[in-house]
Amino acid sequence: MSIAGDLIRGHTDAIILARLLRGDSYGYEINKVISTLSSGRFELKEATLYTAFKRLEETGCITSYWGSSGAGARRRYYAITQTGKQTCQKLLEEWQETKEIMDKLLEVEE
Amino acid sequence: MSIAGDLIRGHTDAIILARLLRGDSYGYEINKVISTLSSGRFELKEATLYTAFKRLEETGCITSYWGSSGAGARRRYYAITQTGKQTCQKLLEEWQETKEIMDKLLEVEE
DNA sequence: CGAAATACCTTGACAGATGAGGTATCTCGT
DNA sequence: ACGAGATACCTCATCTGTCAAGGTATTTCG
Repeated sequence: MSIAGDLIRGHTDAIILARLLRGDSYGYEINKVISTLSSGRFELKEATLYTAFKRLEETGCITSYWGSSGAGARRRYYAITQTGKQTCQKLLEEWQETKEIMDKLLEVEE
Repeated sequence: MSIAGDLIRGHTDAIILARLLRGDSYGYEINKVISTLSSGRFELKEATLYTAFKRLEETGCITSYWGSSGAGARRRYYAITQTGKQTCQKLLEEWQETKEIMDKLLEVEE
């Protein structure tokens, strides 16, 4: 079974920010980590990922810079900002609340 | 804090089906129950709700019939079908899996 | 009588996810 | 040296679910 993107829609920003809390990273790597952590059951599509980066940068949650210039294939690294940390905190709380509510709404028995 | 609909996007069908598992119901009532169970923190908008009913009926997950003819305001009742029960089961499992994966992806510490 | 609650429905707009396509570099086996 | 596959980035058009806004009709209660 695989998890459709719509099931996680609205939480992509949270995932990315939570990842960046652990340190700067770049698109390809984040995608790999997500795929690995979910045992391949969930995979952010590239288009989705880069859309999210753009959105997060526009809202001041992350900043970016080119790294590995000259060495390997060029990489654009992303770093979380102070605003991003606050947003991330808020999104994590929202996820906890979403879980609670959903569990209550999906209860089948009395 | 209130939960935006997009955070639950993709799970509306699961919520509705899980509700109908407990017995036939109609739009207005389902909406009320959802609002009550979530302590007002989440509310399906009417347009969203009726869109979902239409979708679920088209895919054979639910059937509908007019009730209370003559008495109060007319009500369209919905009943879950065998197909709907199977779909509901699948969606509940998907929700459990989504939770697991999300929790793993959102982990902030080692 | 009039307001509020009950109860249904449709339309157009919007935002996020995605398929499909494109570019460029690096690594490794032959 | 060559080709394949992995690494790494990006954009655009399309699809789908949510929702704001609007509409209709009935019942209840002060």
